[in-house]
Amino acid sequence: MSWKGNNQKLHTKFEDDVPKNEVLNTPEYNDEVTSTEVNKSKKRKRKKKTSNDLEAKDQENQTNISKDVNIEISNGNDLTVESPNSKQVKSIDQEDRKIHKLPKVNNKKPKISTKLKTNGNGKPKTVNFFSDDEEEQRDGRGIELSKESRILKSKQLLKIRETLPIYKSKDEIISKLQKERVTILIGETGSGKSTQIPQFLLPLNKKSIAVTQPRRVAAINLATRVAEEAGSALGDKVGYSVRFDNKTTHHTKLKYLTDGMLLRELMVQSSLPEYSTIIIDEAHERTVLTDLLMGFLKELLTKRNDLKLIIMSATLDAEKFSKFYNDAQILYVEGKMYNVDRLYLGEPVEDIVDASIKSIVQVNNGELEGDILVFLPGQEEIDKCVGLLERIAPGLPREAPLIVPLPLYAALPPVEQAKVFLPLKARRRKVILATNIAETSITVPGVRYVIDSGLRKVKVWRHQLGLSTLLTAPVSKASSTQRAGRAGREREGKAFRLYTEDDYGKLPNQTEPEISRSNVTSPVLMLKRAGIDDILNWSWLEHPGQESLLSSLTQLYQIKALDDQGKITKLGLQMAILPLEPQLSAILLNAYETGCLTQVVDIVSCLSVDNLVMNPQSESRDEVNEKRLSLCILGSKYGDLLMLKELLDFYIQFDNSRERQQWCKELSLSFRGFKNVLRVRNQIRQYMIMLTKDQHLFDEDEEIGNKPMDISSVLKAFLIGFVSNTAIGMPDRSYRTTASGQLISVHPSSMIFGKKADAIMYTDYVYTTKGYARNVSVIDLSMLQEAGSHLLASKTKV
DNA sequence: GAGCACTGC
Repeated sequence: MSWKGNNQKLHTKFEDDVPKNEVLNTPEYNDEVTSTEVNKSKKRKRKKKTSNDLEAKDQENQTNISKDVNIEISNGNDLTVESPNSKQVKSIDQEDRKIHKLPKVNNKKPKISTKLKTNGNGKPKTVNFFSDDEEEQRDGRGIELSKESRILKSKQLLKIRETLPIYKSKDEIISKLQKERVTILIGETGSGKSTQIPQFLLPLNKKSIAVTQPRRVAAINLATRVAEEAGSALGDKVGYSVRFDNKTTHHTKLKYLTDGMLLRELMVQSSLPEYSTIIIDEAHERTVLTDLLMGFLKELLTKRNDLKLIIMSATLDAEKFSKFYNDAQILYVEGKMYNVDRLYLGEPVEDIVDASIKSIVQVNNGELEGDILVFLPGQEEIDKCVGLLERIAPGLPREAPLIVPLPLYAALPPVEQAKVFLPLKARRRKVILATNIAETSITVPGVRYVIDSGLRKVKVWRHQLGLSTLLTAPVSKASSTQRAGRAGREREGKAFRLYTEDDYGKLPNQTEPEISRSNVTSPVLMLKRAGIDDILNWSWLEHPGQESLLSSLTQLYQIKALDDQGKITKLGLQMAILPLEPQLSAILLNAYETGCLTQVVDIVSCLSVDNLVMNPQSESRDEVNEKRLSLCILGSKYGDLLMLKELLDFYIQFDNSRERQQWCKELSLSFRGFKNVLRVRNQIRQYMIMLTKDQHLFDEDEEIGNKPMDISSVLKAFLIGFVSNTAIGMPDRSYRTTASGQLISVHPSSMIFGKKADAIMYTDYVYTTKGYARNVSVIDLSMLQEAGSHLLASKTKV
């Protein structure tokens, strides 16, 4: 690879037939070529080695991998835990906006050694790794501790907590937080802000404290950790609340919850009377839900004088948050990250897969021990790299460690994902090829080198066309800093950026907030439910744009969630309560009226679970497709929605989970996905019983079992929500959308791919190489006309 | 005849 300041050039693309020496160059990274960032960070005092995993990890959203994977850790594998060096806390004062240094605290570091537990017989204990099944996760944590041992544990943990940088400035932080109603708290990774700040405030709050997280696993892990620190049983003083799992009681004073859950609480009681302090964590991620929360809370602050708000963020975008809350004070807390050298290419590359491979080989040949994490935009690039690496690895020089390539992306089966956590034999080096999932959601231990393509995939909603596109786009500076930081979690590391320093300079500072490129139909319905009439002038942290809002209002009017005055209807209120997209809620409510609710709940539940029907491996693709077609008689005739219903029926019929698992494997379906489908189904049923006040709503169907279903009613119900997602068949087997006349193709993964139909309805329309309809059903023209009359009528009114 | 980043209720 040719890096800046290095005359070596890329001559050929890396291919199988390229002579090995072409790629086996000795490393040519030029350490002198560093960014201003690096120079700056080099000037900072080098930090001493710390590997206090417990404290560092509770700041990160450790992810669920599989509960199925048992990982054995060999005996005698001691973890040496050292506390961080003395740290400073800087604060930006509200009046002069200058950075003040808080007093430095000298801190002698106690050395704590933690031995991994054994089973008493000297054999290593089997450690269960991250499960996202909370039931089993709790089991994995062992027996409930007695009150005495909880207090003892809490005292032990206090020693570690006291070494955290944030602990040193406890009093000062508390007094600053007490003075103001809103605080923006910037804390670097590992500062301990998510675990410590809420505990500092606990004695000062009359009511409860809520801490929101973008991901459920983060909420659960933080609550578990903080409960231990506080000597509380989980769910007692400290608890959590996420979908399908609530570990709180009326005693709970500190509650970690997903931001979706807090929004749901807002929908029920707009003043959130339970809480006296609300902390929004990970605000820099700017998810749609966090953005919405921040808007709602801004309005709530004017109504509730006793409410305090803390916005926690990892990057320096504090100004925007501060301005939004009328120049709120900003506090800055330093974390404990190691220095990461950043190296750039001298010239831009065209082929990112080729460049990645070459860099991996170079790093492997020339750098000290430590794993390599490669950020690539998507599955396609990752699979290519893995394939190439597997071929060349055995032929690489013996002096260098053997490369073990490991893919990591969300659609990968959990067992495969978990492999990145497995320890390797000596003289081997993990090369983890990951999407953005490794940027925030999954923290891989042992990484010392990051190779960053500077690219990611991003879904962009085009409200004019009613379709989403999936684009490969450059990341932001904040994102590339975050990626580089993955190399500095345990010791000093290096980040190799597969772009020039010039190109880095051209990147946007922050990632564009999700809300400005998303379909906002659901957020708009939430606002309407909260009684906000003037959607266009609401306190948006980021305004989604007038056109996007108007298109959402039209959508909501079409599904009868809003009346022609733009007021929320009785139906709309019910839709806002259901934990689904408004379109799917509308479909359910219609199905209730027409008597096919049970079937529609089943299908909607399947639609709510990602990666349920997986893409079979290419070698078994035809076989699996054949099996699915012959098994799903209705699906092969009417399309994917009915296939889902048939698959779920089959799944339920099996007696035990072993059979279910086997069956899923044969048809390339997600076993875990189906378990989730059943949870979603149960939840939706409960909601429907609540809305209809009919306790016996689903009783009859349970008794009769599989009564023949009225296919026409089911499809008609779906047309209520997806009438604008329809297309008419043309003589040449293509389809044109009814909404805009665009050419659209049935996605080859669909049951009705290659079949001829008069008209189709689809739940997704994604533009990749061309416009594809996914989750496709065959419908009658007469059905479409019937449903379309409502659409036409609505168009003349709006 | 294609291949989709990541979350949440």
